[in-house]
Amino acid sequence: MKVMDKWVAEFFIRCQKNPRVSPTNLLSALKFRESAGDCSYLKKSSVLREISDSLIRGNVAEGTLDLLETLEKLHRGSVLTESHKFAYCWTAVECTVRLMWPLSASEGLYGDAVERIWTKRIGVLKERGSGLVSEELLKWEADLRKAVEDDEVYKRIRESNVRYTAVCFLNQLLKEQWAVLGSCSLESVAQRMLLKSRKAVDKGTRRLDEGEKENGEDNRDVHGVECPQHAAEEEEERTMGVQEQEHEPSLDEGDKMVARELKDFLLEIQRQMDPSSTRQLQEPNNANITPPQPSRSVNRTGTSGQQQDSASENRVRPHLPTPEPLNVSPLKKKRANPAPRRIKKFWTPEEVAVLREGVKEYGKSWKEIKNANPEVLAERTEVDLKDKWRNLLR
DNA sequence: GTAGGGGTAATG
DNA sequence: CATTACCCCTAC
Repeated sequence: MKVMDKWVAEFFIRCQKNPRVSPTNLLSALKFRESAGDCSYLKKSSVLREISDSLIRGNVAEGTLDLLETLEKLHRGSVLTESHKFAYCWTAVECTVRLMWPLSASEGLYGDAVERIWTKRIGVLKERGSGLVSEELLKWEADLRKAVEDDEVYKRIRESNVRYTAVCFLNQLLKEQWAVLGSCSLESVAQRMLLKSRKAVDKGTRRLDEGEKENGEDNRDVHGVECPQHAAEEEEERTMGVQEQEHEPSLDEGDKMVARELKDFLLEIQRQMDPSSTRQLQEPNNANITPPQPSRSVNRTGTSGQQQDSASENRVRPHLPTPEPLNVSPLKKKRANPAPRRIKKFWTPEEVAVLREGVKEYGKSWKEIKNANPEVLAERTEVDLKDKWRNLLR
């Protein structure tokens, strides 16, 4: 797998707000293999994302145990965090306790669950000396086994709220692990590019001031070029810009600033580029920093006064549009430039059914309902759900 | 984020 | 014309 593929994959995997991207599908589409060398960050991102997705869907199941075990393997022998151990322990407990719906241990599937999870699965962990086998886990094992025979213990455990604790530990684990992973590669590269180009701009402008006398020629060095590299990378970063601000938990203030600037920068490019000018923008940027080259001005939008070309001509800085006048008067009705209206699409019976089920389960938490059914409700916003529900009640 | 009022455009 | 989906605004 090429480096760029990895970066893109990693980026998409980390976009937790994009329900259409499944890490599993993505990795298989990119022909990602177990043997693919040094992709541990990619694998980790993928596992974390899977855990995160299942939490969003409200699933704390045996699949989560698989993921936590995989995560342990990816740490390759380094010491596990407490939250990892606790998350595993409480998830295992939850997977068992959820089968305690009958009033007695002798009915239902509880005994099977103890066998499957605690004897087999955790038995394997014990054999290989896994760090996931904590004291807490062993205590729980004893209790849960006791509950198979002792109805009193069974009832006591049955009434405890294990799920909540499991979710808390899983969230804690995710938070820690995302923080450890830091920014994703694509973003780091973007940051480096931006910082580099900023330095270059500073240098360039300083040179401009001084260079006026010693070099009266038109063709000045193009240090100020902000180098958007590959088209592919461009594309990715443009799509990411919008989501970036919201989802990345590890962003510190500096990163946020860079992300914002990056977004402005890319939006500006998007605005300026029609398909035909795309190539022009990509090419001159191979003329990077090392050999100072004469300015090959891009000649956008037919600017005729070529006198002050140099840095400012080639750089693609965001030209902020003239601000729209504020709508001060409450009588003013129209918005400045409203987004075009979406095409009207009637609700399918499936969508309505999903909405009904959603309201039953989550109440009027439109966002939760949408998150729980990302595919079916892909084309509906939370407001749409609200409006539709209102219609249904009429 | 959500509720709710109310407007507008598409559709039958 | 009624219904439906979508939009906008304001308040909480």
